[in-house]
Amino acid sequence: MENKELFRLLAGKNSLRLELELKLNDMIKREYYTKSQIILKPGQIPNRAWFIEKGSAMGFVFKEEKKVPFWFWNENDIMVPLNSFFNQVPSETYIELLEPSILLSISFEDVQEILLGFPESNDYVRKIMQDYQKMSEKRILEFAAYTPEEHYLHLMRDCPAIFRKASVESIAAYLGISRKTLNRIRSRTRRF
Amino acid sequence: MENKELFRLLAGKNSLRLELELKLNDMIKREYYTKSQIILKPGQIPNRAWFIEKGSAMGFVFKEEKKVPFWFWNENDIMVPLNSFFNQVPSETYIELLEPSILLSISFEDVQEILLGFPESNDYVRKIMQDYQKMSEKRILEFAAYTPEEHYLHLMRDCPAIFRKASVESIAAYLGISRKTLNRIRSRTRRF
DNA sequence: TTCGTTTTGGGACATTTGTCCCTTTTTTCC
DNA sequence: GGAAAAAAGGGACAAATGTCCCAAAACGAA
Repeated sequence: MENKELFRLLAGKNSLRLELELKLNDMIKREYYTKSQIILKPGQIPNRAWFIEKGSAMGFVFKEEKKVPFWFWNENDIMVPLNSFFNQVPSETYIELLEPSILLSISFEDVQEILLGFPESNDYVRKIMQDYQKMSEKRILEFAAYTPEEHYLHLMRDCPAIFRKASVESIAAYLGISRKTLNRIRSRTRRF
Repeated sequence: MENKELFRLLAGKNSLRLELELKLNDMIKREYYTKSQIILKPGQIPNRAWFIEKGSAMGFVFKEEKKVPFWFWNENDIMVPLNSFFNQVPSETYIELLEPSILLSISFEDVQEILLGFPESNDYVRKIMQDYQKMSEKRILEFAAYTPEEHYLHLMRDCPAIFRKASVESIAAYLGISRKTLNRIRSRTRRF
């Protein structure tokens, strides 16, 4: 069955209604991208919501000529710039693929059609937003309540995949510290 | 008209349908609280979503015997612990009022009833979540991309009300820095 | 009001982090 | 495969932040 992983993610332990699955199968587009492709830029209005079937991506902004990543997405993640997609306003951030990737996507218009035609889909969208919110709050607490070293170790535990895909520079900026500090932490915590 | 500010916030530039307004007026409870009252504790399932008609509040956790605030709410803010309220799972955080406050609130069951009976209310809930998400991402970027001083100055600009309501200790913890550092920043940036 | 408690601001010093380098290693692209 | 470019790790020093204080100010309950 196509798009199996995505549907499982949307419906949780239940399944999607068959009509909805069929409809979505018609709407969903599968596209192949190469490493380092930029799929969203500031000023663009994102007209599709993505799901990463294979690969990974990073959301970032520029601060004084430097990329500051604020989000990483991995395989099986739903990737939606919530504000700019749902309000159809220009993005303020970039999204860049970290490796060759396969993305599923659905257009804004199709999402609207689904929301109108399938009332339960409102719950699915709400669930997606809650998950983002939960991760954001966790992230904020990591910044506010933990030392850089704790923050790093938590990221390492919760999301080890990142470390095989993003540069040390990016991870340091994501943690809000300098590359030097991240190097220090890594040599300090390396266990042989 | 009762609950005017809340309705304006929900509907944006349009108005709520009259039927919905009447229904909400029936459901909404107005309650008076004193300073420092704790209205949500870890372990509790929040059964109401709040709107601050008057007053302010702070969400926090404890880290090593110290309060770490992760969110401040002010007058005319919708105050909902998104994850624990909508999934009806135990909260992991505290919410404490910073001053004598008047809160409007609606129960989880009533929200469900509204969502079923008034399809457009799904948009209102989505809007609330988007606003939270937008603020969270802003917050994350403040941590990742700005120095403590910049972070402080932005907070000062965007939310000066906080400084009249929360302690220096709380604001420092909210910014992820020590009280000493916040004091240094303040004396450095004070302009006479 | 008054006394006890809490909060605030700042000094001294230790620790951590950042900046600026340079060298080595890894990656990228003909 | 090999040259050029990019990324990583770490040394030396400067800058910042944190911890532990204490005294002054503000607050709060009787």
